[in-house]
Amino acid sequence: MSPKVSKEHLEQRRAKIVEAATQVFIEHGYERTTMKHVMDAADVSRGGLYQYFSNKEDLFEAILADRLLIDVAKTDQLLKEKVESYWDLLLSRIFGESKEPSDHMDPLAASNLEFFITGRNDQRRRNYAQERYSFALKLYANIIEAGQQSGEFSNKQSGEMIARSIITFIDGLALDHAILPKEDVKLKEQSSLLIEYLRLALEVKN
Amino acid sequence: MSPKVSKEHLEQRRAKIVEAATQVFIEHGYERTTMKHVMDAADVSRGGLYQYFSNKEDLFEAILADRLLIDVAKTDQLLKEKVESYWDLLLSRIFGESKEPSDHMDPLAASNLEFFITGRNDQRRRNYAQERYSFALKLYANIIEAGQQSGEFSNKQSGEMIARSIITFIDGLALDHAILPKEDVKLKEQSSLLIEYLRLALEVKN
DNA sequence: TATTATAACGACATTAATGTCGTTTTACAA
DNA sequence: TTGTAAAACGACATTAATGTCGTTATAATA
Repeated sequence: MSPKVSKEHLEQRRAKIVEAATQVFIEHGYERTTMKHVMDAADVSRGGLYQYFSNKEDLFEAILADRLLIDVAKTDQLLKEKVESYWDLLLSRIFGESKEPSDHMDPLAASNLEFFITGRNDQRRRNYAQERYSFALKLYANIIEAGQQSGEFSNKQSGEMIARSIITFIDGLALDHAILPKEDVKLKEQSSLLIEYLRLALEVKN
Repeated sequence: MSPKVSKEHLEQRRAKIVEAATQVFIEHGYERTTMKHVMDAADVSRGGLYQYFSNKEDLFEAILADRLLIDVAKTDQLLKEKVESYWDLLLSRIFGESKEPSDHMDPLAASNLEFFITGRNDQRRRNYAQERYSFALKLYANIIEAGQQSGEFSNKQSGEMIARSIITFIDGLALDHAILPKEDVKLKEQSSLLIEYLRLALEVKN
């Protein structure tokens, strides 16, 4: 039963497909992307592609899973490095290492929204969405609630609700970013408003 | 049922199609809806349907246009009735007549997002989206800026940016509402948070 | 009542994407 | 080398939706 090709080879090929597919999804979006697009981009035949992924959904979920892993690793890193202040931790979580608002948006974000919104009538897809939401929620809520425990943040507002509102706002930004010209979204400025709001709601000194 | 015209019959038939199509879009979403669905729901033949709308996009845009008209009428009504305070006006604009957060969401909202997000690579669709965004922006910004002029609102923050952030947040709510269970979106509570934020940002007395 | 313009119909050709399967190729073990 | 398991291939059958067009039915008109 020994395989005819090495495990590395299989993983390399899979990785190549995933990488190519990611680019395709970024370019065409989830719905418009076809397996043919991926075949061409990854330079693989139809049969070859289906050997690794049984359909577009399977492929996209693989991409999501890969990226979630990376994200989790980064978060762990974050938690190990920064404990100076929960405020800084929160900003790092929202904006990444720089802790500063920027005009950058994950290029796959739009396809992501598309994936979940067009699949909203599918129970499986809904469950998946909720899982990811809960995960993100916990991430934010944990930081905020810890900050409230420590006295760094006010607890006038429920930490969980603030966490939810952060997610809502970021989702709104991703959505608008996907559709509208940069001049309208004003990603950076709106992110600053978000910070301003959090400062007020959590009564952060600094 | 009604050959060789009579303007009323034509309009009635068109209206029937639009109404049926609206229900279909609500049920299946924009992408999954097919002309066959609409034919069945409106009890009209393929040829009959295409006599009124040349494709799904055309049909959906007709629905959007119809609804925009209604919305504009309501807004005009609002402006003529309420000028007591800009704060009330703003709340009416956001939440409707009740001026109160609720758990209700336009049932077509999800298809709407879908329409724009899946069509984001089409220039025509983008232009359309931007037009509607500008329209909504102006609506909010006008109220806020008038309130700032009158001294009712603080002008520490740019009225336009606050207007943009309102839209962003509402878009985020619509998106999350489309995908997640009610228990996670907590529409009403999050809307209350939005009010709280606006109160702070605009330094509303009351 | 007869005429006629055209709304409504539905069969059909077209297009496009999907997933399968029999065949070919190839990497590895023997 | 050589034999072989299975990776990779690509043709193909299938499915599904689209928009068109020739035909049919009928409301308005004279």
